[in-house]
Amino acid sequence: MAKRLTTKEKILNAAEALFAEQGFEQTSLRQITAGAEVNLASVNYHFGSKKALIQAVMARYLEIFMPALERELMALQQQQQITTLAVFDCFREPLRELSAVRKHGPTLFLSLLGFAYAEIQGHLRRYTMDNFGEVMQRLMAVLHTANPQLSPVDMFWRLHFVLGATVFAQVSGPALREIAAADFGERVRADQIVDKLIPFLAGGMNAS
Amino acid sequence: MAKRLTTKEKILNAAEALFAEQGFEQTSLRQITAGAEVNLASVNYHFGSKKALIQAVMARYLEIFMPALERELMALQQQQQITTLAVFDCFREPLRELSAVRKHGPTLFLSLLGFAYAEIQGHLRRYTMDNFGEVMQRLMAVLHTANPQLSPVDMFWRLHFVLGATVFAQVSGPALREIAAADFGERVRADQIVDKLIPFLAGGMNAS
DNA sequence: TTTAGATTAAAACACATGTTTTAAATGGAC
DNA sequence: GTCCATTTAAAACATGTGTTTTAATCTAAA
Repeated sequence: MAKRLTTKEKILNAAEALFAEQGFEQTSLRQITAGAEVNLASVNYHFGSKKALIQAVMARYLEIFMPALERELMALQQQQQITTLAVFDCFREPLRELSAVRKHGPTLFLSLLGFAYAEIQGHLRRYTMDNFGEVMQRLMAVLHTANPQLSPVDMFWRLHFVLGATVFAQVSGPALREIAAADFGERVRADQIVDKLIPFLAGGMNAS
Repeated sequence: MAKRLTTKEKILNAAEALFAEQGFEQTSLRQITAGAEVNLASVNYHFGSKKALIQAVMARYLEIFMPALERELMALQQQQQITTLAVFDCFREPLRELSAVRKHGPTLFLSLLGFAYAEIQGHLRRYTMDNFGEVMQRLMAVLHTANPQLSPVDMFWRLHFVLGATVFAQVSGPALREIAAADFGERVRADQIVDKLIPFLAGGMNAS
């Protein structure tokens, strides 16, 4: 099968790979068009601007991930007992489903999300909040159920610490995996970082 | 008193303020020299390059912070019982001492460190490891004493999660403080973020 | 086949960056 | 006061960026 890719798709694929590796600002349109083997101007023709391209790259994943996450959270809300760990586990399946859009979708998506928050703080945060505010609210609500002893403002802070650890783990992921392999002889697959991360996050969230 | 500042100092002061606010790459030499009320070329005259200026800005703090941290860690190693929380508390006093070099030294330093890791990953990590490798090793050793049940490689990962949460908290600090004030009516001073952070980090480190 | 619109190609544009160069000014040492 | 090295000033330089323009090409309907 393997139907020939359109220019637009070629750009999206090349862009997301470079973005996930180097970040958004560090990646130039010339790198992208070279990787995609298309003309430089076609980016602005098809997407209008670099910023719009970035959003298009993110949208491909967010449109799948966010509804899936909401689904998981709603299912969890039906449960009697809700633990912090269970809340974070809600992220596993939605991440897994991103494999459908692309081979290494889960890893790519997390890296992109990491750079998005690290670099253009306002830009994407607003985009995310605007389009998926309900999911975020539901996440906060579920976390509050799991941790009723935590004041809303304290949970707000901890949730962002969680975000920070996640983001950083993904962005630095490749380098850290290399060091871990060299110094400890442990080869960790990219998607296994999440397994190490989630207990840590839950522990931090539960801290007194 | 207030002796007149030399050009070199004016550049350093203006640079660190802008770096801490916007990051390194986002800050241009023209912004810096304008803020310092100094000629553009003087940066390259006094420091050689932008990269060297960045290192000079960091060095002013690292040269104070790292020995102080080592001192605290050594003192802790004398203790009988070593908890994870106690390890992280070792960072408090060295941070506080940075007030000597500059008014808001602690906050500035943490922001700078955050951007340093977020942006030019290799560059500063190598610089830090080269010059202060022993302190890092001691930190790892102390943390292992506090958490003997954790394998070295798992601790390696968690330590970097810790770093990520810290870095992110500092870089996004201003924005988050604003949101917290608007949504929860809680005004948090910049230096108080550390108070919220440390329990979270210890909790994550201790997680089973 | 022809033709009109969509797409691609190539070049140029406008701008911002770090750096270098060249000249002027400054400030102690003699 | 003179002179020389240090420092500052102003301009130019080289390069990389996102974007726009203009022309060529392709594609699909008439």
